Amino acid sequence: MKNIVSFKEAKACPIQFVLAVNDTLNVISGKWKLPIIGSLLFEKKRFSDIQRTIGKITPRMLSKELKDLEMNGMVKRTVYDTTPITVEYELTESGKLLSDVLDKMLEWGLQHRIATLSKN
Amino acid sequence: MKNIVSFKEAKACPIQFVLAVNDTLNVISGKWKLPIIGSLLFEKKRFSDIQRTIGKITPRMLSKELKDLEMNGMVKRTVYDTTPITVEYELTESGKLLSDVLDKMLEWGLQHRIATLSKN
DNA sequence: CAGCATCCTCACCGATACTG
DNA sequence: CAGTATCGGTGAGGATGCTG
Repeated sequence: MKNIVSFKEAKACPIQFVLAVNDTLNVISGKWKLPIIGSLLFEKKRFSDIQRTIGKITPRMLSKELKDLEMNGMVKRTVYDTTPITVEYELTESGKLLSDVLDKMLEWGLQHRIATLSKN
Repeated sequence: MKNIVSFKEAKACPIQFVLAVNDTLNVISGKWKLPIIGSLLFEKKRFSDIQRTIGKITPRMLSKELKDLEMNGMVKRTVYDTTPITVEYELTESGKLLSDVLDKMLEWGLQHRIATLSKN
């Protein structure tokens, strides 16, 4: 059940479109959002696992970004009452669906690189 | 001729993917890139036309962002030697192809809004 | 018309140290 | 282990005025 919401069909660019796209953009922009989402795309992970797979992120940043992603409904946080406690992070359904968007961005990024290289 | 570059097929998230997606992200992030691209998606425009359709952007910002987009191969700038001079901006082929990405972002943004609203 | 030059502010992010 | 607290730098972006 596809709706008629697309730039190509609209033949114009209403502000609501820009706003909706901007919502998506805000969810994934910033220095660490993408690496974090990437590290969670295929498996749930604990705080320090994410930190390790990403590499040079500080706990302050990781904490902040995860809180952000959780607030935006991208990530689900689960606390296990072990000693010491462990916390698992996983993408929500919406979060997983982001891979569709990322795929398109990947595709465009590669095509654009080729397109601009051929002009030199 | 589709290539096997997609997160879903890869079943993992290589850094090159993150980098390529990041390239795309850099092209469209910032406060004004989206409004500018939106205003050029369906017709070429002059500097002050863009400024007028966007509304509250300062010439300093518009100038800077357009220069940026031009450097990234998103926008073509043409100077006409009238008096006073007029300058036209239009999207390149790559720039126009961005609508595919924006459509996906629009789609996801709308679905995400619905998904999160239903959880309240 | 299509910008450039200056000055200024604030959010983003890093480094480091500490805690339940 | 999973964070919080504090300090400090830097760059994106705004305001205003001027120019070829």
